[in-house]
This record gives sequence, structure tokens and C-alpha cells, in this order.
Amino acid sequence: MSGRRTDTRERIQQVALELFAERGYEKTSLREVADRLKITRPALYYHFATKEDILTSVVDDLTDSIDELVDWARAQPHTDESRREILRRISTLLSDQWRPLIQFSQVNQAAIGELRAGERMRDRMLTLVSLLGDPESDLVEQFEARLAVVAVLLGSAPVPLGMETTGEQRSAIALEVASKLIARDR
Amino acid sequence: MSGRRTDTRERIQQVALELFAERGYEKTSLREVADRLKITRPALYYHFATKEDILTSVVDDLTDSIDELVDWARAQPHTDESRREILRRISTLLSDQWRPLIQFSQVNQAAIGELRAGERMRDRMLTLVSLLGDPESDLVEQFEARLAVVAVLLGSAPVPLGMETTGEQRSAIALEVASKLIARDR
DNA sequence: GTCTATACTCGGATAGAC
DNA sequence: GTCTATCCGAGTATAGAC
Repeated sequence: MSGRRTDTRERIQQVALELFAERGYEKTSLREVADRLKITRPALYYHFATKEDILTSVVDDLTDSIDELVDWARAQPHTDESRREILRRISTLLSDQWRPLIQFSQVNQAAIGELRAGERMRDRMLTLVSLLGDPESDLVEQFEARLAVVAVLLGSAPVPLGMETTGEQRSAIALEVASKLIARDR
Repeated sequence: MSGRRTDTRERIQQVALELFAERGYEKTSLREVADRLKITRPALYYHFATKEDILTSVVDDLTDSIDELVDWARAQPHTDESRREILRRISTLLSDQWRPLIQFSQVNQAAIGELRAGERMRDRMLTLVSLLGDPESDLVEQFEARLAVVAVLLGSAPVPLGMETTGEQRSAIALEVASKLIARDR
């Protein structure tokens, strides 16, 4: 039943993600990917037709992950509390599974920008943001909703904020500021 | 007195900036740069020793531009009004001279990240941000100051905010939200 | 499903003439 | 200050064996 006999394809995706995030898509050679996996370059071509296909598959995975959150968010009522909960979930995902993915997508926006898959990903991101703002609301409030997501993203970035702050502290601060931005009943 | 007889060096920087911003540093070949200028590749090497030197020179120009603003900002009193004025100036620069530079630096952060010149640029950016926040203030306020700059940046980005909004509108909205973020006497 | 061997292309860079 | 000619290395990709 279990299907595939090897997990090489997944391992390629994982290593590619790491290297793309670290050194950028263009600067990463398939040589390095293969070496790190202790397989040969041509072996990669059994699993992916081109280098770009590897990039696409990684982007698609991130998009799927965003989709899950979007689906959940869609089912929520339009209250301040549920909006805050959406931000909380984004924050949690960011400091957990999404961390490498986000670093990857920021570092490689030049490469992702040219992909159809990249278009899809940006589209879902905008959808997610739109769920934080009431479509009825004015442009300022919509901008604040967008900025709230950026705030949470910024909170998970490895830029120190004053000396001796931990990542958890920054995330908490970011979440607090973001929540204020989307609070509507005041 | 005027010094140099040709402006080729400046034209190379300008074309490189355009191409790097459009298609990314790695994907831009010196062939394209030379072709667009109607000179040959080796001619580039008269003005710049390596491709990376071209990148460095562009980054340095941006850094100098930030420096000017930092110097001005340093001389201002620490009031809400002067902080708001700093944001206003950033916003103006962004919709004017800085636009291509900022797009360039966002698209190419993978490439810039590895440069000494990139380190310098980030450093100045952080300095600029720190001038928006009272160093005495708590971490939340410092984070808000940082987010205010990001807000202004976001306002100048070409992402539509609802349908039919002009760039000027978005900039104005961003500036308004950013000003609220750094307002302290409330 | 993975390997060896290899073809092919392209980009950065240099030497040296004009 | 710009050109022609050329080198070299890296990188993607394919053919075909195991």
C-alpha cells in the first residue's frame, strides 16, 4: 500500500529548500544539492526534469500550506477575536514549519517572481490578508490589515530588536502590535 | 576642471541597476548590460574589475543616499513632529529617486547579503530606523518605529490595495498609518 | 531507481591590438 | 576608452548501462 519505495524526491526538496534559502536559487548548483544528498547529479534528473521544477515544487508546497490556513480562516466568523486568532496561527506557523519557507521566499523573490507557481503563491497570500480585513472597511483599515501580517512576519525575522531579545519575545511583541492594528471595536 | 571625459561608468551603473532590479543580479549577464549600452563586454572591464564590483557600486550609491537622510535626521529634535517629518521624507524619496533602488535591493537581497557593502547598507537602514524610536522607550515602541518604516515602504510597493487606487493614494495611506505608529504623546 | 560518461551552452574574465 | 579573439570553468541536461 505505502506506494513509493524511496524518499529521494522528498529529500531533494528538503535539501534544495535549505540551500535555496541559504545561498539563493541561482547561486545554488545542482552539484551541491546532489553532493549533500550523496547522489549524483543525473540522479536528480530522474526525479525532476529541470532545476526550475525543483523550485516550483518547493513553492507549491508552501502554497498548499498557506491554503490550509486560508480554508480554516474562511470558516471563521468576522470578529476581532477570530482575526486575532488568524494572526496567532500565522505567527506560530512562522516560528515553526514556515520559517525556512519564508526565508526562502524572501531571499528568492527574483527567481520566484518569474514562476507561474510564484503567481499562485502571491495570490494566496493576498487572499489570506484579505481575510483579516473587512472588505467593507475603508482603505486605511485594509492597509492596516496588510501591515499586521507584515508585522508578524517581521517579528519572526532574525533581526535583533535591541540587545538580548529572544525570538519568542520578538514574536510576542510583533503579535501584540499586529493585534492592535486589526482591532476594530475601540 | 570637469574631470572625466566620458560618462560610461555612470551609464553602466544606471543600466545595471535597471536590469538587476528587473531580472535579478544573477540572471543578468554582462552581455545584456553591454548590449543595452551598445558597447562590448570587455569594455565593461575597463570600468569595473568584476561583475560584483558593479553591484557593489550600486549598493554604495544607495547607502550614500540613506546617509544623507540619516545626517539630516540626526540634527533634528526628538519630537513627534520631527519623526513624522522623517517618515515624510522617506516616503518622498521612495516615490522618487529611491524607487528603483528599493525594488533592486528587495529583489536582490540574496546577492546583496553576501557583500560587505550590503552589510554597510543594512547598518545605515537600522540607524535610520533607530532615529525614529526613542532608545529609552520600551521594546514595543521600538518595534512600532521599525514597522512604521516598513509601512512607508509597503505603501510605495506596486501591490494594489483594493481596485483603482493610485500610487499617491497608497503612499498617503501608508504615511498616515505609519505616523500613528510612531505617535507617542497620546 | 540510480549510476557513468559525456555533450553542450553560457557566462565571466584576460591578453593584447587599435 | 574600446575593440577582437580567446580561455576557462560552471552548470544544465542527455544517453545509455546496471
